[in-house]
Amino acid sequence: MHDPRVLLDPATDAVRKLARRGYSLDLGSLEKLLSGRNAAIQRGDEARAEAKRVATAVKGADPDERAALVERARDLKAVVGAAEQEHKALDAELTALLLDVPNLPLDEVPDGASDDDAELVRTWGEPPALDFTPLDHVDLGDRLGILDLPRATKLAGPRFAVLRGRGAALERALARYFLDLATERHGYTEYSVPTLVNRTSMTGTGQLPKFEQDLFKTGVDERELFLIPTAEVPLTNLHAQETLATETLPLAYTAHTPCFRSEAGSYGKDTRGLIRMHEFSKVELVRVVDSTTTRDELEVLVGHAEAVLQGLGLAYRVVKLAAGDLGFSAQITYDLEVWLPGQQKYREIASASDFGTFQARRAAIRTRSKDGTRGFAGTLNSSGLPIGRTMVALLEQGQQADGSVVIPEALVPYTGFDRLTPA
RNA sequence: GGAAGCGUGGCAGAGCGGCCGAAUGCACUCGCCUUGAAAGCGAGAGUCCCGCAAGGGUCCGGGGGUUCGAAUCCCUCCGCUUCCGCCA
Repeated sequence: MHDPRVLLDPATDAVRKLARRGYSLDLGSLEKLLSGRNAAIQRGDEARAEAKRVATAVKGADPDERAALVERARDLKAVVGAAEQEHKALDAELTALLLDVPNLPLDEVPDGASDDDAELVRTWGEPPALDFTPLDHVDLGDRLGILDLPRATKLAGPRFAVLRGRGAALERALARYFLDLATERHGYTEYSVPTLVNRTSMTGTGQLPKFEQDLFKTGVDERELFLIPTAEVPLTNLHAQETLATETLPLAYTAHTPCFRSEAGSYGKDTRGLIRMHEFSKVELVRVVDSTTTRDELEVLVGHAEAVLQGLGLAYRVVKLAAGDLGFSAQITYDLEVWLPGQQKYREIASASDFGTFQARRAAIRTRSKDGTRGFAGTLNSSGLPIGRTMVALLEQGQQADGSVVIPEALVPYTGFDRLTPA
C-alpha cells in the first residue's frame, strides 16, 4: 500500500508509472478523499479537545453553571460523533482505493505487458546437446514409474500430482537440498509455518483484497481461512504489526511448504504435466531488510536462487520482467527460466521480487533505527525453488538416450541413488 | 464441548469514575562521578493520527454501551491460563 501523500506528490510521477503496468490512477478522487478525511479528523479533534476542557470544568463548577456546562458537553459530543463518522467513512473509502493500487515499477523495469517484453539479463549453462529426440517430463515420469497423473486426477481432479517410489523420494531430497543450501550456505533461518492463514495476512502481502479468486478459501462456520499460495505469506507476515530494530536487519527466512493456487483464468495453459498445479511444494526465501537497501538485496537474493540451479547443473537464464507483467506488490522482478528440452524453450521456474516498502506498509512491519528514526521495512522474496518445476527440469535435462535420467551429483547424498531407470 | 480465572507501556507490576498516558522496579538514552567499569546521583525517553509549526487528538486485548467525564461500570468478541471431557 502506498502513502497517499507520496502518490499525490508530482515528483513521484505515480500516474505515469502506474500506466506503465496498465493501471490508471484517479488522482482527483484520491486527493478529495484524503483532504476530506483529514478535515474531518481535525474537526473531531478540536471538538474533543473542547469537550475535555468542559468535562474538567464540570467537576468544580457552581451548581447554577453546571447545567449549562453539561449541556455544552452534550452538544460537543454530538459534533465529535458526527466528525468521527465522517472520518471513518472517508477513511474506509480511502483505504479501499489504496489497497487497489499496485506498486510502482522502478524506472529500470522495461516497458511492455507480457513475458515477451522481458529483458534478458544473463544466461547460465548450456542446454544439453541431446543426440536423440527428447521426451517431456510427463512421458519420462511415466516410463520411470515415478509420476502418476491419471490417479491424481481420480483423487482430486486435474492439476494435481501423485509421485511414486523414487519420484516421491526425489521430491523429498530436493526439499532437503534446497533447505540445506539456504540455511547452511546462505544464512537463512528455517521456519515451519501455518499453510492456512487469515484475511489480514493475505492482505499484508497483497494477495487480498484484489485476487481472492486466485486463492483456495476454507472455513468452518464464521471462521475464514485461506490456503497459502506461497510461503511468502506466512514468512513475511511473521513480523506484521511489529517494530524491528534496524540493526537486526536483514532477516533471512526460509520455509518448505505446500502451495495452493486456484489458477483461475489459466484454462488451457500448461495443462500437461507438473508445470501448473493447484497444489505444489516449494522452498521459499524471504528477506526483511532496511528499506534503503532493497535494490541491492534483490541482487543478493536472486544470487541465492541461481545458486540452487547452478548446484544442480541446470541451464537457465535470468530475465527482468516488463512493467505490465509485474506482480501486484512488486516494483521489480527477476524471473529465472530453466531450459526444458521437452518444450525446447526456457520456462519460468522461479521469480525474485523487490517489494520496497509496499508490503511492509500493508502489514505494518515497522523499523526503528538507533537514532530513533522510524520507518517501514523493505521486503523481498524468491522461490528457492519450487520442487515440481525443478523435477521437470531435472528429468528433461538429465535424460539419456536409453530413457534413464542422471541425478546431479550434488543431489546424490540426498537421494541415495544417482540415476532413475525405466521400470 | 463444560467450568473458573486473567488480559495495563520493552519486561515486571500498581491503579478510588475526574488529580491517569498512567505509580514503582528493571531494562534503555544522555550527563556527573571513576584510570576504566560497576554502584551512586541528575535528566530524558512510548505509539499512532491531524497540523508548515505552535499545538491538538488517539491508545490500558478488539468492538460497542452507560456518563458531562471510563484503564476503572455494563455488554460482546478475541486471546491466554487452570481443571474436566474428547482427540492426532
